[in-house]
Amino acid sequence: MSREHQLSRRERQIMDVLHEKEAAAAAEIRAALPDPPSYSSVRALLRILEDKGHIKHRQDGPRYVYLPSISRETASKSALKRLIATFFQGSATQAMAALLEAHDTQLSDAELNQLQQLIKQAKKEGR
Amino acid sequence: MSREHQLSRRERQIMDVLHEKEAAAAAEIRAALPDPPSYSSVRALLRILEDKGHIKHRQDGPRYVYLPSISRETASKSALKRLIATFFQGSATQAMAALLEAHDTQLSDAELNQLQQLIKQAKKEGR
DNA sequence: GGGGGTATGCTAAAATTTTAGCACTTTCCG
DNA sequence: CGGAAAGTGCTAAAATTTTAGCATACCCCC
Repeated sequence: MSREHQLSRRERQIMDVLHEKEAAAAAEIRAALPDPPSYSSVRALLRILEDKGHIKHRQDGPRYVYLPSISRETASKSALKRLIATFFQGSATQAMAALLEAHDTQLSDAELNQLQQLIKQAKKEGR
Repeated sequence: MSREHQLSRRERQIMDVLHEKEAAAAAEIRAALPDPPSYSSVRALLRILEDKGHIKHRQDGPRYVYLPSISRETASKSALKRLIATFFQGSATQAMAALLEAHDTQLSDAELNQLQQLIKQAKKEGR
């Protein structure tokens, strides 16, 4: 079960930034936060997130670069699953339908073709 | 811009429950919460959420039934959009690909056919 | 009608989260 | 070199969130 929803507001905001960017230094994270707190505050949060095991850091020249401790792929799957459970009664199909219908999705023909390929393949693999 | 990520932890948990159930009474919401607090606490949170405009309530016989103030459809679109921005660089196609690939998605042939139909239609409509 | 069960509203305390200040170290560059 | 700039860690206060207690109203039905 994803612990995502156990995170506090700021923690979650930071995780979002890190998943989006894959990795970022404290200053960059701060800049990406809504209503950014002081640099110091961001660093405190980062320490907390690291203590809890949600992120890790690497030394990158003079500074730390933080990154989620699970891959974007893993995190995205679990986020998708949760979203689908919450809004689409667990039906991935319904979710995809919603995506296709959304105005602002703006899928190009090439993308639609690509999706058709993927579906064909899924059929073949008998998912 | 979705305010979802401005919600506190409990507030978000409650919103999730309500989106999933569409509507629920306080006791039912409490039962669905992870690590449920007292009934009283749940009700305090509901009052706060209502004050902030995220939910509303109807009288249902002897009790209140709470429901999100925006439709599931609207909320789901905005949640999808956010998720796609966070994990898939804004590409809905990539998100759908991830869904198709996920093991546990378990799409039936019928569902895959349905998706093919939807894609055809999208093409026709020149999205 | 009256008592038990189940609601709601309000309030204030407890717990957590969020914040910034400060001391210290490292890096950068004139 | 040497001082400014930028980084880190720690800590404690401020702010918010979360919690439960209590007073009160309503409904059911014996």
